[in-house]
This record gives sequence, C-alpha cells and structure tokens, in this order.
Amino acid sequence: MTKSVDEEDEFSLENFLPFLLNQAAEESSLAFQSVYKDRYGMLRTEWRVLFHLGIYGRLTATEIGQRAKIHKTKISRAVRRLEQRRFLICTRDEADRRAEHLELTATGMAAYRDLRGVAHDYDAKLARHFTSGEVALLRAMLRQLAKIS
Amino acid sequence: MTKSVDEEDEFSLENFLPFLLNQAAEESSLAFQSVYKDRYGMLRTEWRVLFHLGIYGRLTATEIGQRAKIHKTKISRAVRRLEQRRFLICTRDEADRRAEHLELTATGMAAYRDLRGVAHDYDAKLARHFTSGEVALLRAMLRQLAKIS
DNA sequence: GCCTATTAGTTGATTTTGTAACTAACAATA
DNA sequence: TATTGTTAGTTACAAAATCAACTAATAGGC
Repeated sequence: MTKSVDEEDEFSLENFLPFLLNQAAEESSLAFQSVYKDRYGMLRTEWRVLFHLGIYGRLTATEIGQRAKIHKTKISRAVRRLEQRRFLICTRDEADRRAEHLELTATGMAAYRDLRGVAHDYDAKLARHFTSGEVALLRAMLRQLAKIS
Repeated sequence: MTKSVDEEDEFSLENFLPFLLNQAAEESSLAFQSVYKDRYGMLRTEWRVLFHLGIYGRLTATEIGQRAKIHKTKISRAVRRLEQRRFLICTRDEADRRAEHLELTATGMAAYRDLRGVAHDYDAKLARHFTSGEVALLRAMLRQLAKIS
C-alpha cells in the first residue's frame, strides 16, 4: 500500500480545506457586506441577528448565539444597536426574568425582506457557476463541515 | 417555465452560500487555530505568512498579499512579529530598495514543517467524511468561489 | 429559607483589524 | 534634472473583536 505516500505528495497547503473555506467565505461575504452596510449601516453581526429573527420570528440572544455560533458579547452589542435604530424590540420573559425575547419591528422586517431579496439574487449569481447538483452537494458538505470540526 | 418559482421556494437564508461558507470556515479554522496559537503563539495572519514562505521559499510582502489576498497592513504587522521572534529574516532588494525579501529561518522552517504535518492530518480528518471525488469537487468549487464573487 | 452552582446578558480592558495618510524609492517624461 | 505618478511598506487613529469579570435571576439541593 503506497496510499499514505501518495496522499502526502498530493497534500499541499493550497489545498488545505480551512484555507480554501476561508478564502471563499471572505470573498463571498465581501460583495454582500457592502449592501447591508451601505443601505442600513449594519455590521455583519447585526445583519446575522436580523436574518435569524427574520427567519425564526422570535428568539432570545442565547438562541441566536447557538444557532449562528456567535459569541454572546457580539450579540449583545448587535442587539443594542438594532434596538436603538428601531429594527427590533426586546421584551422580558416574565417566567424567566433573565431572558429577553427579541422580535423584529415593521422596520426591521422590511429591512430583512429587502436584504433577503438581495441575498437570494446574490446566491443565485454564485450558484450559476455550477450545476444545481454541484451546488446542492456543496451546501450539504458545508453544513456537514460546520458540524464536524 | 416554473423554474424561477421553484428556485425561490428552495431558497432560504439557511442555504445562503456566504453564510454556509462562513460557518464551515470558522468552525474548521477553530480547531487548527489552537495549534499554531498554543504551540507558537501565532496569529492567523502570521501562520498564513509562515505557510506561504514555507511553500514558496522567498517572497516579498506584496507577493504574499496577492497570493493570499491579505491586506498589506496585516502582512506588515505579521512580518514584524515573525521577524522579532526569529521565524523569518528580511533582506532588502538591492535593485529595488523599496522591496524586502522574506525568508524563513531554520526556526521558522521547523515551525512550518511541524504545522504542515498537523494541517495535513487535520485536512485528512475533515476529508474522511466524504468520498475523494466529493472532496476534489469541493476544493475546486471553493477555489472557483474565491475567484468569482 | 439558605447556600452553591448555573444561566442570561452586560460591561470594561485589551487586542486586533481596518482605513487613511504617510515616507521612501522608483519610473516616466518633459 | 524637475515634475508627476506609482509602488513597497509603515504608522496613526478609529472601529471592532476578544476575554474576563461582572450583575441579576434562576435552579437544585439541603
């Protein structure tokens, strides 16, 4: 068996998955970043919080953090900024008074819908470079990689 | 043609490629990050500079920046730190005295080889979740996405 | 009830990044 | 050889991320 030798020869850091993932992620985030930044003055974490609330409707900061794997201090600051700009409202949970439920306002919802549309178009633009089967596989693999590691 | 309708129904922000890419990238970087951080006290940019010099042997800061798409200020700071810790040496180009050639010292090279080994194993571990064809396709797609966007 | 541990979320100090302006060297050209 | 433009890399300052320590509320014994 010469498998291990072959594998070593094949491997090069330019094929290193974390590196390739980072390059692709950074590059693909950049174009979209300018949209939420220019249109709504949002930071990336704010956009992520917005979109989680847009999808799931009503979450606590902790729940968003778990789903999106964002640290609670980042969330805390993003939420405060979004609240100040009236994109969301916080209501304290009366059963557990530590927790706060976050929900988009009409303004927040409008921003979410707008950005979702842009995201959809941008996603389609990216996907257009591949077959639909390839894209489906890519998404599945990325989801898997996010779990593993 | 109902294609556009189908596509819209399929799309959800949880499938948004930049999001999935970021999740996978962040998660997969994390485990490896602790290695170069704990073993050599390196930051991510420093590790990237190190590995580019490890692969290509001798580059200027600008060349590294172009290959890795890292901003020159980040490179500048990473290079200074790596130089201070004797991982690399800078030598001024006598023909163009603005440019500096960067090269790993024996210490830097040892660190590079060590980390490359770890990277290789980690990459193999990630790849093990898929067929080799899938992984090859993934790498190709990521390379493509890094170019497009 | 009282003590300890845990969880939600915030705040402050430190580090790291990003942006813009900068120096120094070179190149082209008039 | 001045003048203007460009490139390599640095620095200063502002913005953001990270980490640790914190408050406040809850939960589980005992």
